[in-house]
Amino acid sequence: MKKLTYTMENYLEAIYVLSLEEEGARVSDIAKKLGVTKASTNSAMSTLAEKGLIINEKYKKVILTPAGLELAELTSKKHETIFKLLTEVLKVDPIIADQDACQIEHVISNETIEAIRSYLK
Amino acid sequence: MKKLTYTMENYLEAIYVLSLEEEGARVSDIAKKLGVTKASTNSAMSTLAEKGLIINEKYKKVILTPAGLELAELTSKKHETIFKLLTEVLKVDPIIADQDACQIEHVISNETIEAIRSYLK
DNA sequence: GTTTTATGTTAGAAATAACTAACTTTATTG
DNA sequence: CAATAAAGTTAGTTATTTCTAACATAAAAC
Repeated sequence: MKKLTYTMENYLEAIYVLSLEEEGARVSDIAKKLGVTKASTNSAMSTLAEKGLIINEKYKKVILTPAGLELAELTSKKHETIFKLLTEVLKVDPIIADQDACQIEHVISNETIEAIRSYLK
Repeated sequence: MKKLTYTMENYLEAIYVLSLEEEGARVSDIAKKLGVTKASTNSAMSTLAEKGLIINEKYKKVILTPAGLELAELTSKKHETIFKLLTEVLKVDPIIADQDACQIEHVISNETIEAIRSYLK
């Protein structure tokens, strides 16, 4: 599977986080979380559905497929790894660290993520 | 001045690095450094020139303006800081570290950059 | 149960950034 | 200095991502 764009990874992660509280995620909530319009979100949902990462039935909640869940979890774990490095090693303020992790997780290589994990052990 | 896009920040940084060796940077070298075509680079040069960050005379080398130099130096220093953390502390392969630094430098907060600098001392 | 509000969808437009291909100018070299 | 190679430019296309505005459907409130 071709690598997701930064944008699509963000949408997927938003769906994942929103789905932790209840089954599926609403277009409005995803849009609000990411600070974009519902129209943009809808367009993104089509893209993610085409890639088989979500199930997107009209007027229904967006649901992650197993493949989508797996990818979203990977991103989420990256986030945690980066967050730990920033807070525990570099002593960055947790609020700032969380914001930074949210950006860095989309651009960092697997090699570097693995290096951080080794270092943290 | 409106914040530069990641892409433009990258072009500016490439010009800066190439200008360290000789006066100005060539379109071909910028293109090669960033892995894009000369056409794409040319288009980007127009954008940077419009913003007053470079001087871009036809068929001549690209030169940073004082404003462009200042911005590029800021980005470059961030890059160096991140690169050091990745290679010296986390033992990431230098080639990977450089690629990652090139992405992270555009999204990382000043707070975290300062935290890394403190840590490296 | 109709009306109102919230939510979801679609179409069309704009901005960004990349590409290929054709062409022009400058530099190199024989 | 003419021929060739390298570098730079331009035009046109494609993909991504966003937006606004208009419209459709679902949920809520009265």
